[in-house]
Amino acid sequence: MTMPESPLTSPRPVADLTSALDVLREDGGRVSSSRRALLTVLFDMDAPRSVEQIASAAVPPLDVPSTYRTLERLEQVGLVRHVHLGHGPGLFELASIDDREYAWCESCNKASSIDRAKIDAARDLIEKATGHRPRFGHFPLIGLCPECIAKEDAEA
Amino acid sequence: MTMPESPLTSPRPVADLTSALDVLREDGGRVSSSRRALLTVLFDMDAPRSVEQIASAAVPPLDVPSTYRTLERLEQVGLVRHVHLGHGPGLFELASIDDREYAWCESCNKASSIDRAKIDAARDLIEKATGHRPRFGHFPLIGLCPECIAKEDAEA
DNA sequence: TTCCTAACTGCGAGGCGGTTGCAATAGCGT
DNA sequence: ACGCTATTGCAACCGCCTCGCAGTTAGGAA
Repeated sequence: MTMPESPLTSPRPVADLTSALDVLREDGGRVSSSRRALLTVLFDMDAPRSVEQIASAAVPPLDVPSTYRTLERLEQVGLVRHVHLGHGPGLFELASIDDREYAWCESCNKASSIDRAKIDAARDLIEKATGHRPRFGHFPLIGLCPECIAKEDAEA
Repeated sequence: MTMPESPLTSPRPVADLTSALDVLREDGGRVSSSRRALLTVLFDMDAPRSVEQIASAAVPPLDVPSTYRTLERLEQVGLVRHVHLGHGPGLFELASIDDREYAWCESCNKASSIDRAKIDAARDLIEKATGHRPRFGHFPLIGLCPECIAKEDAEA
């Protein structure tokens, strides 16, 4: 995966396991029991998880290196994406129709996903202001969350 | 250093090696030949560099773990800061009066430092739109640079 | 259905970036 | 010049991946 690379793949959201496997096959991939197990875990998650977590949640548990490879494949196909929240391992999740973008607070070290309407508005404004078009899906927006801004302003 | 931690230390820019050493001493630190060598390297750099690079540029070359420790100390004092550009190792540089903030292009994988007025404008926009106050000194603004936006729009 | 072959898997080792423990060295206040 | 303790280098270690390889298996061809 060369984990750090950015997922400039276009998302290929699917509704269920079966259609995910179809997408895989379309792409020339094979549907193994490991891949079925991996995707089952992904469909059961409610938040991005580390490869460690995903591999061990599968039944039977999957090999970690293989899981990296498979997730890379799924990411290339657009079924999966990953985020870097905070400092630990990269976190994977299914690509959804409305891919989340994240913000990370440097003070309280917590992630929050950002409201799409808000982030889209900000993105346009930023592009006008700087010429740069930000994307916070893979690497989050880093700074202070509203609570910590309040805290900091109170101290000052 | 627990590298990933954010440098919430306030910058303490200095003009030359001598005053840097003074700051260190003020803080109760000792001025060793290693530290002198390390700071000399830092003053000679024109862009942020990895610990590897810095340690081996010193004369005589410095031990890498020690260099991490010393840079951590210097960062706490405010003489030094570090940035994460792209995916490699963290990059260190002297804290300057007008600390740079960076933008990173996910497509061409290049960093550019952003004009302060522009980045300040972007920061305000983001805070107004999302309630989150970003800081791009430690982790950059990530997305597409103007050239890659043009390229992408052309393809579409 | 069986066969063949390339795709996939698990396992082990390896790499990079960074951290920790410890004994030896060396600032610097006295 | 002395002694206390910060700082250093070395070596081992850790987390997060990545690679190589030999054994297995999906799934098209015969």
